[in-house]
Amino acid sequence: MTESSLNRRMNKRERRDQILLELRLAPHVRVADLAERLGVTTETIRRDIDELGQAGLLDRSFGGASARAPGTYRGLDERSRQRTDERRRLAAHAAAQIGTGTSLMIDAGSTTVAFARALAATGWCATAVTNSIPVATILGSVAGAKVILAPGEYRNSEAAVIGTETCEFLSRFNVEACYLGAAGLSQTGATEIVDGFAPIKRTMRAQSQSVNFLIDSSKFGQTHLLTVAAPSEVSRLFTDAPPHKDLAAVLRGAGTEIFIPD
Amino acid sequence: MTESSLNRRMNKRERRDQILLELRLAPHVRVADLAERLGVTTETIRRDIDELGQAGLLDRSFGGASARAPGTYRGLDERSRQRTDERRRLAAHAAAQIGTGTSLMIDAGSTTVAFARALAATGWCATAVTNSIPVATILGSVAGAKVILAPGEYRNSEAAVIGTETCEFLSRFNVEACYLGAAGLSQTGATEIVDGFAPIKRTMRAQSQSVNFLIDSSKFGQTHLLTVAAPSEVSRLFTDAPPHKDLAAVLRGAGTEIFIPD
DNA sequence: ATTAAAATGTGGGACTTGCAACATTCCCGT
DNA sequence: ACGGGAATGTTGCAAGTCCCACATTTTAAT
Repeated sequence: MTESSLNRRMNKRERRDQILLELRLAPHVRVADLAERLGVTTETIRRDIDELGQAGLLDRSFGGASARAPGTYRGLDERSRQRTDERRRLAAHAAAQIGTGTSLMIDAGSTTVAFARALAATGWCATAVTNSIPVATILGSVAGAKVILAPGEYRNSEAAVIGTETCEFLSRFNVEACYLGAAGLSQTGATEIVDGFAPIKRTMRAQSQSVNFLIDSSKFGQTHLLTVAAPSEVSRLFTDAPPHKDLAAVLRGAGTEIFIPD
Repeated sequence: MTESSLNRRMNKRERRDQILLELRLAPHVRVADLAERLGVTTETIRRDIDELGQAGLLDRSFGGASARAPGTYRGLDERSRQRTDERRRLAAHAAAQIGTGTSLMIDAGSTTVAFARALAATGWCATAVTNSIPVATILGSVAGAKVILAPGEYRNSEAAVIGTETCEFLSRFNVEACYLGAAGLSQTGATEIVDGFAPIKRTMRAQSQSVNFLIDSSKFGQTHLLTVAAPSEVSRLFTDAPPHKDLAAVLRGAGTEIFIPD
């Protein structure tokens, strides 16, 4: 404590590095504390965390700053962030239809995290296999539930593991249903933008009797680089608004059931 | 927004579960946000996080609450909690001696989490294999580091995965050093109390050229049910105070190096 | 050395939060 | 239905924080 105040003044760069370092050790720091410890005014600290926040390296909050949640994409634009309500509704709708005892695979992504939360709230208990850290921790807190986490290389930006190890491990399990997210849904089918996720989603799909996608309507019509599942490979789609008629026709032709919360 | 306010009011239990759930996803939540989202007054939320904080399930902070630092999950008793300084010092000492490029295995536990934090601060970058979620997330945030997470059944109380899958996976890797914690260190060697962790520690030990234990001095003289490593199997011991002469003699005879920070 | 730009400090008014005392509502057993 | 206790809401005030405009200091280039 005294140590820092005795040291020569830090420059802007050092100070901001220090702030980020503190945030790695504690999930939340206060402006007043930092100001005292670094020997500068609260205004300076405020300006620092302002810019760090704009750079996406932390989250501002009244009186301080908190570490970015693992799993929040670096550039989560405003539109995506405002879709949380839709996601929560469709996730709850999907979770409500799952019987206790159903074994599941769940992949990584903000929609599937919402799904895991909804599932935890229903009192579901059975076995789930996932490659997502948040999904594992959420379902792991449910009494009676068994959560199996896949191995792989840890990706901080997505809070999940990926890689060939992951796929190989997943293919040893056979489950009744999988619940997957996707970056886009078009007549091509479900597509993904993040390299590394697509093989995992494909593997999960292959190991499941029922293939369920959780995709909010803002993703309709988008086609990304990597195909995860053709329309005929999607058993059920949970979303928040009906797809446009072209897409709806394709899905109907492929035998996909569509679920939309009231 | 509308969704929550339209829902029937949650009771106290549900609300607090919800708060804890939110804290799993974001490291920090604000009182005002929670109040609006859960449809109650800020005072109620304040009372909730007050009690949850006293129960040790979260940390209060001005304007909100933050998740407990990772690794402090289970009911950490008072004595252990007050050992954090010692642990941090011995962990930092151990981390300082690791060269960049050294491949590691790290097991789960509060001491090894402290070690991971210290390691992250040194700018180490290489490959680490672990079964601990907090260790993976901490090291995963270091640029250039590669973290491989082992599979297994997720244990919420320890924030780690365990099981035969875990051991089997670990035995496919060969690393230069492993860093392990233990519940006790006596003339019998390092022993563990939590069933399920011992096999993992043994496997990590078997796959490593150098076997390093991080054990604070309060564990000296304790022998628990499961043996992890005999004294001769411990290459190096990092601790915060010299062991008693009987234990010291055994370790010296076994060729164990002992490191104590100044 | 001079000067301009960037960084930081200062002060005041508006806003947010914390806290405590008190009022109200909800819940549960009789 | 009734009563009592727990849970929650309301209010007012003290304290902390934010933000803005402006003053001062530091930094770097000429």
